[in-house]
Amino acid sequence: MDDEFDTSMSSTETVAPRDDLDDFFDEFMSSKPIFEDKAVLQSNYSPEKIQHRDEYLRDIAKILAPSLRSERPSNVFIYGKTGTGKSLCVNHVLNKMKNIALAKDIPLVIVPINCKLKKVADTEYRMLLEILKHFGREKASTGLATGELYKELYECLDTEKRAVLLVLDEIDTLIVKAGDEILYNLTRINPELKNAEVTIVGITNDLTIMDTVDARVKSSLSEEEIVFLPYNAVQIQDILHDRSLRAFRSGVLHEEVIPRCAAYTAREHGDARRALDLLRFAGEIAEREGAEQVLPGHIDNADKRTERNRILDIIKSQPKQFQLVTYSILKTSMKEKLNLVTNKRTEFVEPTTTGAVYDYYNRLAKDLAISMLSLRRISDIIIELEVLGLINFKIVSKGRYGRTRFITVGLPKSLYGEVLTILREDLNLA
DNA sequence: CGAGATTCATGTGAAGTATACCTTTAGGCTTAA
DNA sequence: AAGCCTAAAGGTATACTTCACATGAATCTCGTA
Repeated sequence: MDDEFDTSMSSTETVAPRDDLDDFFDEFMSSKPIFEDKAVLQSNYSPEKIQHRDEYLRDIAKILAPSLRSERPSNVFIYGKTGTGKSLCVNHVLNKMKNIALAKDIPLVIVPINCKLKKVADTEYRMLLEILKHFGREKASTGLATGELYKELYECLDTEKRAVLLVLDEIDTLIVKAGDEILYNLTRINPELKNAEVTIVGITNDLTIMDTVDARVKSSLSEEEIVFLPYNAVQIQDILHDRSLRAFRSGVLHEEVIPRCAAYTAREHGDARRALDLLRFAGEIAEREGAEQVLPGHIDNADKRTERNRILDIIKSQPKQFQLVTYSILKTSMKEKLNLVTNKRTEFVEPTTTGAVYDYYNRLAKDLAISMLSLRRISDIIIELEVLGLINFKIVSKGRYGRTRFITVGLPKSLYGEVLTILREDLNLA
């Protein structure tokens, strides 16, 4: 794409009727489209028929159904790794229930909240704001006492007799960031209310998260538990096949594509979302190349690029200080070895330590005239970077020589150069 | 030689500070009766 | 007099700092065999 732009920009004839761009569009328009309906592969698409999850769907429905009779259902906690269809199933059931409630005039309110969205619901305060927003009560994004918000919440929940389903998606991030106090408070809402009854549906992909919360919260929150097992390779293939029928024009998929796609996904665990993303991306690549068919090679290509994009997105979206720390970690963990025989330098990476990172960071910050954060803060930032999956570390005691974190970079080596370049650009490094 | 004390480098919790942002309140000004 | 705007005052969450104490194995020290 860049090439086309370059040539068209540099050509001095602005009136030239034809250039490379025209050719590109000609070719684009004349080639047969790959997709029939790309939205089918998008992650927010919800098919009317969910495959291989019948049992879970029934379980969820069984547990939540009482709310249609104005009885309070048990709180539910749903575990399962990413892409196992948790949110999909819950949404599916809730939609059905919403329709029934609407048709029969049953007072049922569903409040879906995604706790993972940064700056939306990843702290107690912001989450309360989100819930209130659902009831049409916008409040200030800061400045109020948390107690005030709770009071407001009680009030607007209790205005009429109804069942409220509070769906907390990706609740683990909330617990990690904001602690279990919110959950404790939420579980104790009911006794305070006269009319409404609240049921909490927690969805998490961290199977161990409940070990870290208070026992009282744990017992009241997970009155019912459902564990979603990952899809196996056959099921993934089924799903891909089903969706591809509607997403792609018939015949454009090479027969090897879906098995290949499923194989890549099985490498991790049965993450259906990734599988669909991969398939869609492979289709886009094929389309861009003007290929007639999506070939297994396109899947290979897509796999490389999705991982890359994910990481680069994370890095780009970090605040300056975080980028600076990331850069320092990368730099301090990269070493050069001079081979005395061949006189060649070879680069290699080895774990770095908090102290080394902090030294490097300090020098860098001074050079860039960016305010320097304390070691204490850097230590916390390092932990946050680990949560993001950019790095790994373990605490190691080196006896006489103190205790520190051994930090390793959790990125594929092939991305190091690119990541460094991006960071340098973002940070205006020479 | 081995048990216990020391040491280092930094982990970690608690409390305090700075900042950004919000509401409330009081005063002043405008407008309509 | 009522309505509206503005600035000041008061309050909170968040990111960060400061202080103080905790950790844990390599190393040191010193009594003892």
